[in-house]
Amino acid sequence: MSVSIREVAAAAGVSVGTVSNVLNRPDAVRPETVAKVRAAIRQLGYVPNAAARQLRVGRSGSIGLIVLDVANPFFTDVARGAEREADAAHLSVMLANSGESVEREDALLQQFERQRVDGLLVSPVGEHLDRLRAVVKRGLPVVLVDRGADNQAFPSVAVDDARGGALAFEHLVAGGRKSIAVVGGQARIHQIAERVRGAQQAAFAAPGVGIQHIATEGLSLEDGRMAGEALAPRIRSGEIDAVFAVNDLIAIGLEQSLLGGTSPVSIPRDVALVGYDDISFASAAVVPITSVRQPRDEIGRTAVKLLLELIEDPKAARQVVFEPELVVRASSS
Amino acid sequence: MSVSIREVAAAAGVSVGTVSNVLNRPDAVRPETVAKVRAAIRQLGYVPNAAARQLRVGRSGSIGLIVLDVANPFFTDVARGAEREADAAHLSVMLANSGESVEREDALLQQFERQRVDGLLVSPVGEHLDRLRAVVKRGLPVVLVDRGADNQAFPSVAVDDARGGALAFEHLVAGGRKSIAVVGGQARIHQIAERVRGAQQAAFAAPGVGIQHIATEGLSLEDGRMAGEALAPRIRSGEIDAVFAVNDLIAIGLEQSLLGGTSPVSIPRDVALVGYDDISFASAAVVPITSVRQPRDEIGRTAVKLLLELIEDPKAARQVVFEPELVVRASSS
DNA sequence: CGCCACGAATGAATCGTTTCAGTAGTGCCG
DNA sequence: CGGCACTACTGAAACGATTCATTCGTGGCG
Repeated sequence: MSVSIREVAAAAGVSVGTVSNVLNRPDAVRPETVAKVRAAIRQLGYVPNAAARQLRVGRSGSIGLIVLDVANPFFTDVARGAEREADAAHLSVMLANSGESVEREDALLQQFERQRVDGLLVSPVGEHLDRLRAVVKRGLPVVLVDRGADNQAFPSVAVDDARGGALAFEHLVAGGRKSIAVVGGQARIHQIAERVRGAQQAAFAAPGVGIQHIATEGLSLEDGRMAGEALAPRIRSGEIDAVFAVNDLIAIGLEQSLLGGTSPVSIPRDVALVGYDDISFASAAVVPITSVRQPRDEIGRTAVKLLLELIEDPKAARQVVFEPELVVRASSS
Repeated sequence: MSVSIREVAAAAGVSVGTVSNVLNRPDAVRPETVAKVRAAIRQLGYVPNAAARQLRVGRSGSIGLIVLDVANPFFTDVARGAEREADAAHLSVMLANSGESVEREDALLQQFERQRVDGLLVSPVGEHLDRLRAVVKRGLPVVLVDRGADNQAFPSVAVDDARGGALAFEHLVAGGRKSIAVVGGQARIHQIAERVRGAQQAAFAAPGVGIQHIATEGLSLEDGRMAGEALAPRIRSGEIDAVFAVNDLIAIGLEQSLLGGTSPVSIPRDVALVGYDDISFASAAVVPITSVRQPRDEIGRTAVKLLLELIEDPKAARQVVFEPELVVRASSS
């Protein structure tokens, strides 16, 4: 089909070993020979076959990254960070999307394992880590991304989501709010559950402050709008004076439906609002939204660093937890 | 390092050929033998080596998809469509991001070519198609995505952006608007330039209607906000009564700054607004935004179909152009 | 002049699969 | 009972690179 190293060697009048040397250690070859070989390569349009190389050298020079949702800015930023760090180590990152489906995650895991990637970064779906454990047992280095220290078996890099939830809650309390709704559900997503838990713990420590959890079906804009409609009357009546939305999409949807209704609610006068993730739309909203920021880029970079350590030394399992940071904007002050 | 088919064969007491048959055509093997081999596979934790397989069979079973921006919902939807269609043909899609950088695009092109992907879907950066032409000449099937018929050399699937621009403009004219600003710049991005051109052509056909082009630095929310601030006084004075934003991010930013200012402008009373792309945020804005929709999913699916045709028959170069569709919402009526 | 050292190039072995021509075994039929 | 057809399995060749022990040439030195 395509040109092989053998044909290049013939065209340049050298052996295959020499062509290989030109490609991989040019300074071990006489300059004139290098030139001759390069000319043949160009003339024939030779492109090395990565599969053959990988088969021989045993490494693929790439790592896999499985995220829950490519459309989520959080993960694309993590991916960007990972890519930058991997570039420096001459590794390429293969980005794949599980779409929060266990089946797709399994399929991707298998695909990457067959591909013999040098390591794997995974933001796992749900709590089913058995498949991952099996992969690790076969000797493939795996680092968990955006997934916390509860799984001591795995090296991981995560953000302290419970702390983030607490930060948001405490900020609302410090602003004098007395009755706070936590909006956004889906206990099956670990990160979200942690945020809610953190808020609830903070509530224990704040006597006289009421907290209630309002579940939503998903985590989208639309879910936020629907929650907003349900909440509006209770805000007007003074029953609720603050909302902590477990992600920014919900916060934005909520804000839109509160501001856009027939009898609008004022933010932050009638109700204070805090979101989570600090996506770019949060700061650009009509009333800019206070949010909890995660060091996305840093998460990606650190994940790759941990993976490199792990490839170097399979026992080097570290767990890194980043601190979230509250970014205060107009929606809560 | 890892378990090979040879060791599986030894453990099961059969030949390597038989193990291979169990994996690839199980019905050519006696059921008891299949069971024996499967047991050995499970017990040893054997995972086939994709590189070795690929080397032997010549095909990789995967196609590459290079997009301009993974963070852009348009491309993630296209990718999803491509993935679905590829799944049906038992191909896997490797998603990669050029980030609108020519250098990254080149690097990815090379990587995919070395990987011997069975085909390539590319949304090319700028007008530099020479590298791509070289790739095609070496026999790799390539389909252009979101890039029009101006490059007859390539099979492609695109949306008629000029038509989309005209649709938006004509809609504003039909609504009685007389002085229309086209907001959003960057002639170097082909698709954007086409939208502007389409609007300008429509303006020729509409005597008595004024058009002006207002460039922006980028295509982000922030660029839209800045444009909004600059435009607000000219809208209040009646100098401008409609805006066509070349993408939804700009439209949303514009709307936010117009609605949120100290002396707000009413949409659509003072100014009608049309965006482009119909991203989910457009319909969810405070005043839902009229926008031009592209059949994103369909684009991805069709691109893969064209690619499959091209793999089948290298001369089967087709060019598909989809019609954009105007979605009318409150911002313009 | 002979020998050695050293730089440059060679080419066979190897990686883990698939494929396919060939072998073995079994049952049936004339 | 010999031959045939058929199924199930075998094992070596091939894919395209890298690697490394070996060979070749040249120049320097004693």
